[in-house]
Amino acid sequence: RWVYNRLIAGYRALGRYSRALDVFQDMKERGVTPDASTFCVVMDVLNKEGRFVEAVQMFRELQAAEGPMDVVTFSTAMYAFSKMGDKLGIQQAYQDMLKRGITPSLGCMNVLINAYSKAGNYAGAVRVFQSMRAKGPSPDFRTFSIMVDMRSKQGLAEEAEALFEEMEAKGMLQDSLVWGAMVQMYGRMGDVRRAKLWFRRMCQSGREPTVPVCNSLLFAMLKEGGMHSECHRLLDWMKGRGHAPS
RNA sequence: CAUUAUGCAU
Repeated sequence: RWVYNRLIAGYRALGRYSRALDVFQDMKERGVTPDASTFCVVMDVLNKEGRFVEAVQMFRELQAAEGPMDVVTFSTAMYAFSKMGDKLGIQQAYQDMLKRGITPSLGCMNVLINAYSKAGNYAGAVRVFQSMRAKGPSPDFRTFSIMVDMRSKQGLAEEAEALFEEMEAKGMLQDSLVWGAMVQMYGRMGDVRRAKLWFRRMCQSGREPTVPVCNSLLFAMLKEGGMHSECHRLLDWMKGRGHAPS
C-alpha cells in the first residue's frame, strides 16, 4: 500500500494525472486496500483534472461505506463541491465531518471559507471567518487573502481595505499577493486613481503584477478615456518585463 | 514518521 501511495502521489506531483488514476485502478484490482491518504490524493487528482463530479462521487461512496476519511478528505470534497457551485454540499460535508468527530484544522477552515466564497455564499464565509476570530483556529495570511479576494470580487472596497490594513498590522503581507485583488477591484469599478495607487504599491512591495492585474488597470484607464499614451506605456512595461499581453 | 487539501485572470 505504501508503494502504491507513493506512486500515485508521485504521478500527481508530476502532473501525470491519468497515470496516477491508472495506478489507483491497478491497486484496487490487485486487492490492495487504499487508506485515507490514497483517497485524498485520488480525489485531488480528479479535482486537478476538473472531474469534480467524480471526486464528489468518490466522497459519497466513502461516506456511505464508512470508508477511511480524514480532515483532508473532507477538505478536498468541499473544494470539489465549491467548483460545482454546490453550497449545500459544502455545508453538509462540513457537518458530517464534525459528526464523525474530526477536528477541522486551519487549512480545512480555509478550504471551507474559500469554498463558500467561490460558491457565492458570502454570508457563510463571513460567518466562518468571524467564528475563527472568536474561537479559532486563528486566521492566517491565507484566510485573510481569501477574504480580501472575496470582498474585492463583491466590490466592497471599505471591507477589503480594512482587511488589508489588518494584514499589514499583523505582519501577514510578506507571503501574500493581495495587492492584485485591490488593483482588480478598483479596476473593475473604473476607479483609475485607486487602481494606479494599488498597482504602484504592489510594485513597491516587490510583487510582480500579473497579466490579469495589468489588464484590470488597463481596463480602468480605457474606461476613463483619453489615456491612450498611458495605456501604451503600461503595455510596453508589461512586454519589457516579459508579461505577454493576453 | 512519509505521501494528500486551502488565496490570484481581464
